[in-house]
Amino acid sequence: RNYSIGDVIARFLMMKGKNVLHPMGWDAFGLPAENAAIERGIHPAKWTYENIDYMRAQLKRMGFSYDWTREISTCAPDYYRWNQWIFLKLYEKGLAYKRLSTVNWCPRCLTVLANEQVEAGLCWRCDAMVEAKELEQWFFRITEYAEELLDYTEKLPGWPERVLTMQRNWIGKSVGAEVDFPIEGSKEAIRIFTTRPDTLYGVTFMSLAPEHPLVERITPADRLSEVKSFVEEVKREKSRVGVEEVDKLEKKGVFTGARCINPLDGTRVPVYVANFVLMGYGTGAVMAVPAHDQRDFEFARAHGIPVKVVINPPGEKLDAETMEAAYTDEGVMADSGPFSGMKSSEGIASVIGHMEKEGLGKRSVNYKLRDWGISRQRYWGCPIPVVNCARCGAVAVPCESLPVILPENVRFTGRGLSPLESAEDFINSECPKCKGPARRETDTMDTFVDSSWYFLRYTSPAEESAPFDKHDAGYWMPVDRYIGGIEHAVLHLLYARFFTKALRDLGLHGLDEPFQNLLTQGMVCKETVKCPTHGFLSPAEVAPGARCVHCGLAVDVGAVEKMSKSKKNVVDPDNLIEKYGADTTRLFSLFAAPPERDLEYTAEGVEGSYRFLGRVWRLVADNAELLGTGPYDGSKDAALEGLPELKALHQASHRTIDKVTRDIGERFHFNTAISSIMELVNALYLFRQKEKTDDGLGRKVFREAVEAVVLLLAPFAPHISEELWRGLGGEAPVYKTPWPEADPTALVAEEVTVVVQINGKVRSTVTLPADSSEEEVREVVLKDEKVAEWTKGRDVKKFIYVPNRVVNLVVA
RNA sequence: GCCGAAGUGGCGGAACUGGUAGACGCGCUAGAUUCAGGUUCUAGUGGGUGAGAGCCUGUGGGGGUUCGAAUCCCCCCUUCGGCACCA
Repeated sequence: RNYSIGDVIARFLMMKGKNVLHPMGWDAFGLPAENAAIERGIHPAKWTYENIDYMRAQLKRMGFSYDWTREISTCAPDYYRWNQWIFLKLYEKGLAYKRLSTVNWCPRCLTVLANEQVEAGLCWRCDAMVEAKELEQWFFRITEYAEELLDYTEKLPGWPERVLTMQRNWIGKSVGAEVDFPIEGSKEAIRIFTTRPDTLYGVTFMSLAPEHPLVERITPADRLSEVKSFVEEVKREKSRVGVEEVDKLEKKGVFTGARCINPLDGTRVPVYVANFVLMGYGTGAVMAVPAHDQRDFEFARAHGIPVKVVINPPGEKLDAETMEAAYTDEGVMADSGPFSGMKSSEGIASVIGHMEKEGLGKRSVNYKLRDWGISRQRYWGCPIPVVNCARCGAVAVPCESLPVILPENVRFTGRGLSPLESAEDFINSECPKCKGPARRETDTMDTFVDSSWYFLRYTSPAEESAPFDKHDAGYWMPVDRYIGGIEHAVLHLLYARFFTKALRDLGLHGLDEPFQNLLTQGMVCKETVKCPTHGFLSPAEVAPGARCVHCGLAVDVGAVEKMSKSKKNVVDPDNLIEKYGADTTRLFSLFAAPPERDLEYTAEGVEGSYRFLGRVWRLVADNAELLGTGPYDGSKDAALEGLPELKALHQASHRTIDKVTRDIGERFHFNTAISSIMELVNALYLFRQKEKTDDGLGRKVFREAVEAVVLLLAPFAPHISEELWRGLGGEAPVYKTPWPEADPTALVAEEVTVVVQINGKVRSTVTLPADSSEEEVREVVLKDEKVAEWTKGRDVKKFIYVPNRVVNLVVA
């Protein structure tokens, strides 16, 4: 479906005379190939290249118009060497760096797990409890571009709103202030971030994340064991349930024994460690204002901490003792020193200004966006071009030495850090700096790196001196139409945007954004069939009478769900192509729903598309003798005057051309484009039956319409169109034939049907010459029998005329 | 909880900027073709009522704006998607 959508656009634009770059390539590194190696003993390279061959053959059978001379594979050294080259350039600019970070570790398999391999906190293969393990890992500094990535979400009108919203949420910008709370009896201070500086006078306690580095340092000796055991308890909970379920945990905390000072008014407040404070956001410390934050409120009530009201709703006064929930809206500041009486919305800026003047704090911006961890302890990926030298540390491989080739002779045991650990020749290396012995980095890159710039490579896939040719990239880019699933709304599309900007700043091209227009197509779904004892069944496992072939029990026809192997509701295009041909397969996937919606596969729907193509075929095959003459040339004479049926067909042809052109080119609503072609075909069948087409003019008008059908259908069903086009005497391949143009004079109707409403209800219609004046319309309408009946004995108070469309009479 | 998208016949879905709701397809019902079934061709098909022309009603629910609302505004309900202790 994805590729059928793209092919319609490509073929349409080719026929419109555009120079179209319609490429195909393989994002071929990644975990599935490695799992196949572990489970089935096939080398990932072999497995991958076999799959590529299979899929390439299938795409060719579907008749997609790819430029195969531009085919690329991300797992080929001549592609991934440029991944490595880009990595080195980012490293030079400080946009790639290394630091300690946690990975998922299975203590039984002794291996690192990808997030997708952790199911509810357990190893997907052995169900052991996954642990956190600290490793040195490489990161890309995407946060450097947070502001620009956010700004440009306002400058992408060709993107769906929901995708932009998801990206904005992901970047998660919030504006506020950073404030230091000095710790009593210590030189240290707790730095907090807050979006509500207007509530600073209401702080009654402080909470730290369990991982906060100050926790152990500020806790007095007599409380240390209690605090430590709390921290351990929280860490255990997090590893058990997985991050996504942390919010369901009860809010818990423990007093450290330390106190800190509110720099604004000098109050002493107790410092707690709390399980709901995240080390990964802000500073890992939160100033707690129970009166105006619900979370803090609940915690304060549970721990007997005072509540201090500093914002009152307009015209009201809250009571700290009796209030039952935090007041989080705007209001009037109270009990806030010089700011009392000020509107809270104005207080935010005022308090920040005051703190900056006094050196107590400053304006600050926070993002939820994290830097992008790209290290994977995996084999089937692009090697990170770095060696680790005992003397010099991590040293970049010089650009001239690229590519660092992924070795083939490794063992796949499913254990240990990475299969690359077993490749001695690969690991043992020399430090480029000191020439001493060094150990090659065994981590490979996240496959999202591979897919973050491939679209640029398509513009010059054979370039050997750079990732891509600057001139070619300038000619083709940005991508006019990018088509993909909604699952890429954040990660892939954000990484690709980041790469585009980073490569721009490296001077490789002059582009701000990679994708001008984005089409997110829906999923293909199909009903599932379930047996009470044998689970999901494929259609072949269902016996007549809706019974399971294995046990004979009645099956349950379940919900319509995304096609997936595990649910056994997948339809292989190969089988459809064999039974119905590629054109039917394509047509069905384009007709049954607009591209962005989910599509339900039904056998009946496929039959419908097949039937339609048969109808088109017979239209030409059964009327060969009528189609022998050339088409009607309507622009030169008025030969159709007085022949309403011929004229109607001529106009229908041009209206269809106009509609289909706009539906494909402007709206990407292929389902309605196809339905318009169907309407024209239906009209031709009726015309053929009712009209004498054996006179010269009739034949010409008939032929004109048939030619339109064949050409308009070409982007959707290229094979049958090609065949029919040849049959009609067309010479060039149909995809090189100019797209038909609607004759504007044929689009203009001479007569229009005007709807007559009385008090807003349709009561009659009148047929009039187009563009009649209001006076002319009024005259005809008032003479209309039905109108006369409805207005008899009543006053026409108002006469509204919308030209060529509707008349509304208000009568009383 | 927050953000986003969407609710239209038996089903998938049309309806461009507010102007004949249900195009097109599936399914169903008739008729023609056929020994018969399938295929193919033709006609009909939102609901109610009526012999009929027609009339009433109808786009998740309630209110509003308007000569006129599937479309715009407010409130509510449902479904889907994303994010989620974000300080």
